[in-house]
Formats: sequence, C-alpha cells, structure tokens
Amino acid sequence: MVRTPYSDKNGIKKGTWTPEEDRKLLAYVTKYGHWNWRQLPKFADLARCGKSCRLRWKNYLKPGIKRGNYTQEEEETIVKLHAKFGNRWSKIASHLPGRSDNGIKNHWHACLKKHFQHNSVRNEKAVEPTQEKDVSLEINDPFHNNSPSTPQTRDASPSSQQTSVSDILCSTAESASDGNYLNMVQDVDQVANFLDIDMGLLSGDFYTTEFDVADFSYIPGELYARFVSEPECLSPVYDAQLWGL
DNA sequence: AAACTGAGCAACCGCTGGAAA
DNA sequence: TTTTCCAGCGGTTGCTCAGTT
Repeated sequence: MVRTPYSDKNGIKKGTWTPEEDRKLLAYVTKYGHWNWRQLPKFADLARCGKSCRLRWKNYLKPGIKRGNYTQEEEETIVKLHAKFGNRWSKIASHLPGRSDNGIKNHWHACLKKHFQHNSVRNEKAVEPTQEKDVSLEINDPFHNNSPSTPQTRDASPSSQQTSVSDILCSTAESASDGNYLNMVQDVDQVANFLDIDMGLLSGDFYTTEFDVADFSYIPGELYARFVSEPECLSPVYDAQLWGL
C-alpha cells in the first residue's frame, strides 16, 4: 500500500512519507501556510518536491480530511455527481466536505464503478432488447461517452443573503460545547441546520472554500491558538498511533 | 503452509490553465 | 503578445494485505 522510499538523482525524496516528514510539513503549514509549494520544502526542511508536499497535505494532513469508510449517503452523492460532472474529481470533492479528490477517485475505481456498471447492465437488461435505448438512461450513465452536462453552480445567490464562512464557523464554534471546531466544519449541512441556514442561499464559495488553517480570517483567535498548540484535537483523522503519540 | 490474485489506496507523472513578468 | 512559473487536476503506477486456491 505504500511505495518504498527512495531518492532520485537530484536528492529529492520519493515514496511513502514518514511520520517525521508529516510532522514537519504539518508544523510548517500550520504555522506559515502554503505560500509557495515549490519553495516550501526548502523552508520546512523537507527533501521533497513541492508537488509531493502539496499532495500529502491535501490528501492526508489537512485538518478535517476523512479517509476510508464511505457512508451510503456519500456514495450516492458521488454517483450522482459523477453522472453530472464526469471525472472531474476535484469538483465532486468540493461537494463532499472532508473528502479529497484523490480519495474519491480511488473509491470510485475500487468500488462504485463496478457497482454502478453492474447496476447499469441490469438496467439495460430491463429494457426490451428490441427497443431503442432510453435516452434518460444515457444521460445518467457516467460511462456514456457524453461530455458532462453543464455544471450547475450555487452561484445565483442574492448578495443580501450571503453569509461568510467565518461568520458561520465562528458562531458554530462558540456554540460547540467541546470546542472541536474543525470537526464541525466537516458536515456543512449539519452546520447549516444548526444555524437554520438554507445552504441553497449561500454563496457558491461555501463548498469550494479551502479551510486553510493558515488563513486566520476563518478562525477565531483562541481556536487558532488551540490548533497550533494541539492540532490533534481538531483533526478527526489524526492518527496518534502512526505518530507514536 | 505456500503461492497466487485482486482490492484498496498512497503517491507519482504529465498535462493544462492562469497569473505574473 | 509571448514566455515563464506555478498550482492544480486526472490518469496511472506501485505496493501491501487479505482472501482464495
């Protein structure tokens, strides 16, 4: 499941990340943000290329990232969005808080593709062989070679109704009894319900906004301070065992 | 018990588009 | 307008592990 670590001819390390490297990357990005991925490894004391750091952060270290165990609801969402957007995994990921595009892509190829193909075959069998194929089936079939339909965005929200992410998160964080701020961010719909907000009225940025922990504007001061001192308390996927903590 | 096979997933590679010079 | 640099994306690969023969 992991690639054997090695260094290329330029001394750039490749392969699986060590806990020590994770620690360095997390510490650096938490403190300074990712102002330039290409330069970051140099300053973070990592013998990695910027791309590798970015990927590691995005798919594994970023607070709030969920791995494994997709819920039925998530799977249904993926199937629906794939029918709509095709293989635009980042677009699909933007609708599934906490899931990375890479993870969704992997899950699709590993499980859902097969499952959906199977169902597709069953659907086709259900149609009279002599009949022409139902057009509606083609539209919903992600394996049909059509280019994806025009993506519908949530952009058409009246400006008077727009609510900033930080507004929501600050309110939510204040109300959270355990102070586990970023965990709550994972389920934006839950947050919306909590605040009695219609997600359809929010600006299109809501689902696509990256919760960059280095961007202080999203995070109330005392909570940011807590993240810096205790990052594990804010990451639901924090693997204390992996890091030997 | 050993060999084989396929699933699952982390990570790499190459390409593209946007921004800056 | 062109060139360069960078981030991001999607496809693919490499590796481990669990199940099967």
